This record gives sequence, structure tokens and C-alpha cells, in this order.
Amino acid sequence: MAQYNASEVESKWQKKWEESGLHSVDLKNSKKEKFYNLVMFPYPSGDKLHVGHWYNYAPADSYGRYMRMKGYNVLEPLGFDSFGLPAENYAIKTGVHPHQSITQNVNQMITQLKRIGTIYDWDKTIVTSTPEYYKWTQWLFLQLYKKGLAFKKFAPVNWCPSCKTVLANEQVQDGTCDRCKSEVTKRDLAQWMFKLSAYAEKLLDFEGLDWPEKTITMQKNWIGKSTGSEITFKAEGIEGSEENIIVYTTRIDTLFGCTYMVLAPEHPLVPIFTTTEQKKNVKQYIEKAKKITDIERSSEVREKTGVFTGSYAINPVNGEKVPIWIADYVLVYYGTGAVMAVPTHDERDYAFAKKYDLPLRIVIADKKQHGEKDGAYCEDGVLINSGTFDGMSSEDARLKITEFLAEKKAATFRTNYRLRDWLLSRQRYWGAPIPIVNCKKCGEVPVLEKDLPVELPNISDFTPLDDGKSPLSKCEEFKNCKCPKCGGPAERETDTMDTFVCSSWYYLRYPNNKLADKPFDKAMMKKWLPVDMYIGGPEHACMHLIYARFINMVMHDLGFVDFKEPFKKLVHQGMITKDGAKMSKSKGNVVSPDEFVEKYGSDVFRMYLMFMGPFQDGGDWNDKGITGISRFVERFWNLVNGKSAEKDSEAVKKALHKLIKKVGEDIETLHFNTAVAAMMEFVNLAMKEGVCEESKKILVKLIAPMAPHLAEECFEGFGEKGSVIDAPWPKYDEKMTVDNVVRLGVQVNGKVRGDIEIEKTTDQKTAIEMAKANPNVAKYLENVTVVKEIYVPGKIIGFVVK
RNA sequence: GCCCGGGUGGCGGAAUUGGUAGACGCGCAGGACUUAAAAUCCUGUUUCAGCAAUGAAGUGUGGGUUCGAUUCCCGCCCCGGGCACCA
Repeated sequence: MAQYNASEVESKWQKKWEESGLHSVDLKNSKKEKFYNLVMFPYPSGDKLHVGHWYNYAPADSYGRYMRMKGYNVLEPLGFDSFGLPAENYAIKTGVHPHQSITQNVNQMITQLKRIGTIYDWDKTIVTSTPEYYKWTQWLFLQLYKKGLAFKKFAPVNWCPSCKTVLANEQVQDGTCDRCKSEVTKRDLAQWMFKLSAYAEKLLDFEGLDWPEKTITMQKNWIGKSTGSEITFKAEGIEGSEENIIVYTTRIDTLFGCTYMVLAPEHPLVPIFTTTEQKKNVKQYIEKAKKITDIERSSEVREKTGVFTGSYAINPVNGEKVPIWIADYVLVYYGTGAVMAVPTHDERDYAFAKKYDLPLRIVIADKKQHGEKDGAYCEDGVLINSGTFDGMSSEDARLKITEFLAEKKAATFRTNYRLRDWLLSRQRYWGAPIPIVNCKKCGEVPVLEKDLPVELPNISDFTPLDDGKSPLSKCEEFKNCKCPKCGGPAERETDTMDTFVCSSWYYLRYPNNKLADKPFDKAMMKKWLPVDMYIGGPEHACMHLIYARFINMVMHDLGFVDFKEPFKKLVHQGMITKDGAKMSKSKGNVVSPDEFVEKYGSDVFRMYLMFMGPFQDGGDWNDKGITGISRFVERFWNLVNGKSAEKDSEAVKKALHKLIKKVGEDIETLHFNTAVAAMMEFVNLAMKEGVCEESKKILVKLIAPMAPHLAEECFEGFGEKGSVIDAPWPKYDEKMTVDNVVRLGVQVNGKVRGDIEIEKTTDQKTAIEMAKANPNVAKYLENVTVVKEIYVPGKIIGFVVK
């Protein structure tokens, strides 16, 4: 018997698969039930694949292979998310233009990906930076624009005053520019947004989704629904104008305790309320606030800072005059960007009031007689010092005070969401151009659908510009155009789109990747979507996965698709770290799979990744145990190709039925580690006891999803025709998987004192007697009183003694 | 800081509608084969005490519920992911 030569066998089968088109899926005519098995697509950064890619793709592929053996027509595509910063950074570093490098890098990645031995159907691939794809990303933008879901608004960006350029968060390190180290500030730019907030309520409905509970919780928290009231405070501006400040609160029951009010530094009314004397302080404070991140600003431990505007507002419930302050702990995105401050019943307000010596007034009583010095009491209670509302519960008061003020048009009930609109403008070159034209006469005009795509010009200098504009703005041929409406001279929008827009709809395109006249075909959508299984990292729980759901819902509401949710089942793989840290080039801890694949083969490497631990957990990379898998593959090969037994022993027979059940269930729940362990256990047993050829064939099928090349080679060795992937998944007999005789532990006062072998169906009386007969158990039952006898069939026998 | 996970032998991990903790693998120790080594095979391997039978302790930590807790509840510590321009 020849030794197993992994690299020879693997390249042989990879070639065969490709030549026979084994993995190309017939999208239209197959009679089998469809299964759309999807992994989140990678971005081609110019780096080679690292073990993290394999960790994600190999098990996901094993799942797809399993589904195919179960009889499904499996679509398993892969594409490339090729717009965005990684490609731009690579281009800046190497001097190779992204137009070129993307093609190179994609081809290189495909070559590397093929070595995994996945069943990707490369005929259905997409590359988001190609005009054939981004034409439809632009089309998508236009659909949202038509519906009023795309709009322009001023919003802050990270700004390096020294480079005079917009920075991505990634380019900001500890508040400084990662190129020149100058302090980063913020700057307001007019930018395109999608009205994500309009879908907040719809996005909260997870009905029918087979998603991890934690992901749903994270999305719910991210959307952050709260119910409360909006209250209007009247105030006098510096010009003597009467202005309304609207605040949002979930605690209107504490309104009588409001002793001051706070605006976010970016609040548009700030200049109106800032008195001449306070101008200097306020200006300084706003400048400082621009340098602090939102995470720091919302931190509850950071010392609160703020500044008085010099103006006052009137509390509508009692006519009291309260000072208007500015503080960075109030965020302009959330609520109305203004809060009524109740220091006695809000932690942050308390800290702030203490620091600036603002008055306190307790308006909610609790049982413990909470005092002013005890900090804020944030729970509900009974109202005091609240005029006619005294004695009311917080809950009632929230209703009554809002209703009372509503009559005076000073308050309304309001549901609020933390979810912000989606800012999609990027002042960068390497992205899909936003299909909008600015005409002096007609204003903002969308590009006509027939004129799509708005092609990204091949300009040579794509480094960011020093005026905060996209590099496209100096490309005259691109910028100057005709107005689609009046035909007069006009200028194109030069911002490009966030790559999350590209990735928010790619799953709709795979089955339609060759369609030239529309983004997707209705019949095809009906047949293939939604995605049955979506696998990707948990870091996408909130952003990508909310954006994709949003876009899909919009497509649904516009009648393009008839399903509301794009991903029926979702699973996150864990992250592979190296020495406890996320693998990244900058940390220099990227591990390449190549040498391991070279040495042990793809099957061993992918099984090792699966065996390392639970797929959902990830883990810290080390290669310590890989020899174990290598030995196992060798043993498996020897077993299959060695002498077969005439027939299986009873023990082997039962073990095989159990194994079929276990491996199938484990793959279905993505517990590959225990599936591999079970295979090992069986092989160990079969080595000892011998196994017949029919059973060996079953074994080969069972390992096929996890070690496809090995399985093909063995399958061929049996003289079978065709691929093992088209062999049906083995069936088992449930009766053969249950043991009638079990070993039961016997406990005395919760401590195990022995075990007995017993029929599962034994009645309580017999079982207890058998347990008492165990000499070691008997020892512990001497000279004591048994107060309770416990028998849980198949689980435990216990005695409680005194 | 906020939100979401996680913490089990020397190591990766297994076992949860509460029922014999440590499957499987790595490593290590001893043995077989070999002139020798590698490879392979066999035996042992949570810690402590004991020749053993067995006993005690033990799933980050401190409490609680229970005949019985890795599993459920409360407090604390540590690690990871996300926090809206990396994707």
C-alpha cells in the first residue's frame, strides 16, 4: 500500500474538478432544491491569504459540501469587495494604480483560494470595483434618491489641519494624524446620507430569522429604541429673538428638578445664545470638543467639562429660568442634541452640576430618603417638589406631565432611536462615483439610469486633496458634464460611495452576475434568494448586517424583491488571533497558511483549523497540534486501503451508526471540532476491531465535506465513478444509536461513590438495590439514615443520608 | 465608559432542559521495533496523599439556590470583539 501523498492527490483532484466543471451550478434547470451558501467576501488588499481566511472559508465550504451531499443544489459563490481604503493604501505604497493592482490581486487571491479546495463557482463571481458591478451600485443609489431616502446634509469629518485632508478613523491614532502626527480636528462638509433612521422600526423586527441571539441583541441596542417626550423650552437669543430649544427625555417625570440645560457644542442654536461676554470661552470650548472622539465624550468616568452661554431658558412646567450651558457629554446625533439637566436624578448631570456648582433639587422620593449629597437617584419613585404632580408615581407622571404640557403645545410623546442615518460620502478616489450632477440652473440632478455607469476615470494622482475634496474634483474631464435635465454645463458630484454600499447588496448579484440590462432578474431572485446560510465575522454584527438588511428592505418596498430579509440563517466564525492580538500587517503577526499547506496538504490544514476549537469561538493560532491531524489522515488512509473485515462486529456496527448521526448533526450545527474527534474515535476502534468495505465507503463519505481530496482519492480507489460529493450522505438507524446498558454513577450526598452497569429501562426499586449492593456505596450507607433515594433513569442514582 | 461574548489539566479543547468533569488531539513519561535514529505501535498522564484500594481538592474569583452546579442567580477580577470613514 502506497503512502498517502497529499500534494499529489490534491492537485490531481483540484485539476479534475475544474476540468469537469464539477462546481459549476446550474441555476435554472436543476430539479434539486436550492441552497444558497454564502460567506462574507474578502477585500483584495495585495496581501496573501492568512490563516484567518482559511479559518473562515474552509469550514463554511465543508458546510456547503455537506448540503450538496444531502441532495441540495448548492450555490457557493465568492467575490471581492475591492473598493475602499485597503486597495488605495496598497496603491499608494506600491505606486501601482488600483485599476491594475485589483485585477492582479484578485487573480492572485483566486489562485490561492483554489488551493483550499472549495466548491466556489467562479463563474458567478463579482468584483465590486468593476463598472459592470458598480453601475448597479449607482443604480441602487438612484432608487433611494428617487424615494427621498438619499439626501445631502452637513456632517463632520476627521480633518488634519496640517495635511489639509479628510482622514478615515483608521488614519487617526490617539487623536493625531498617522502621517504627520498633528492633532486631528473636525470639519463640517456637505455629504450624502441614506435615511437609515426611517427603517429603524422595521429593522427591529427579527421575526423568522435564524440568527445568533447575541447578534440580535447587539442590533437592538445599536438601533436603541426608547420612548419618552420632547419638551419645548422657550429662550431668548442674543438678538432678543424668541427661540425654542427642544429637548428629548425619557424622564419627563423629573422635569421639576431641571436646574439647567445643556446643548451639544455642535448644536445650531449655540451661536444664537452665546452672549458677547461668553463668546471667547464658548469658541475655545467648541474648538476643544472637535478634538475629542465620541467614545471619549460619552464615557461616564471622564471628567465632565462645559461652558455657560450667558443665556437662560424657561422651564415650561413651572416657568423657572434655567441657565443654558454647552457640554461635550451631550452628543448632537442623539435625540435633539439638547438635554434638560436634572442633577439629582441623572449621574452625568450630577457630576457636571457638582463641578460647576449648579443647584440641585430632589423631585423623586425613594424609600431610603435619598439626599442631595448621595449622588443621583436614577430609579423611578414618587414625585415630590413637583407642584400638582406631587405624590404621583414616575410612570404616571411621565404620562400626565407630557399630556399637561401638550395642551400648552410645549411637549409631545416621542419615540427615539440611537440609530443614525448612514453617511455614505467619501472624499476619496477609489470608490463608486455618486451619480449626481450639480447644475447651476437646475440644481442637484440625478444621472439618468440609461447613462450609468458614471465611470471612475483612470487618473494618476489619487492622493487625497488639500481642500477636503475628493481627488476626482481636479479631473476636469470627469467633473465637467452636461445637465441631464437642461443640457447646460454642469459639474459632477466628486465624492464616492462608502464601500458598505457596495457590500449591502452583493448577495443579490451573484446569481445574476452576467446580467447587463438590470441588476437582478425577478425569476432568479425568486428561485435563489434569500441567502440560506450566511457566514462571517461578528465584527459585522451592527454595520454591514444592518446596512444589508436596510437595502434589502428598501428593495422590497420598491417592489424589486419579494422577501424582506436577505439572510435566513446567520453564523459568525470566531477570530483567529496571534499572541492574543488580531492579525494585522501593522502588528506584523500575520501567519501564512502556505508552509503548512505545503507540508501537510490542504485537507490536513483545514481539518486542523476545524479541530482547533469551536468554529464560533476562534482562538489563538499555534501549530502545535497539526501533527495529530496529519497522523489521523495517515491512519485513515491506511485503514481504508488496508485489509477489510468480512463483516463488522456488533460494537463497530453500533459505533458506525452513532458516527453517522454525530457527524451529520455536528456539521449542521458547525461543531466541526467534535465531528473530527468522533471520526478519530471511530478510526481508532476500527483499527483495533477491523471494519468491512461497505463501512469504509460510509466512512469516506462522512469525511468528504472536511477532507474532500482525501475522500475523492479513497472513493476512486473503491472503483466508484464520479465524485464523492454527488454520493448521497449516509443514513443511520436510530435504534442502532442508543445503548440499552449504561454505566450510572451512584452518589451519596452528592459525591460519587461508585458506578454500576444497568439496563436503561430498569425500574427504581431494582436500580436502588443494585446501587446499594456496590461495596463502596454500601460503606457510605452504614450507620446513617437514608432520607431520600434519587433515581433519574440513564443519568444518576443518589442517596441523601443523615 | 457603553453594548456583546468568553475564562475548564502543561496546551487546544469535550461535557450544559442541573446528574460519574477532563472525550478527541498535542505535549510529556515509560516500553516495543531498530546497530542507531526517524517513523510507527503499546501503556500511563487534573493536582495532592497512597504500593494499591481509596480519599481530599478541583471548571477565573467570592457568595447563594439544590440531594447534586462547568451548567441557574447575585457581586467582583481578567481577556476578546464592536462603538458609526478599516472592512
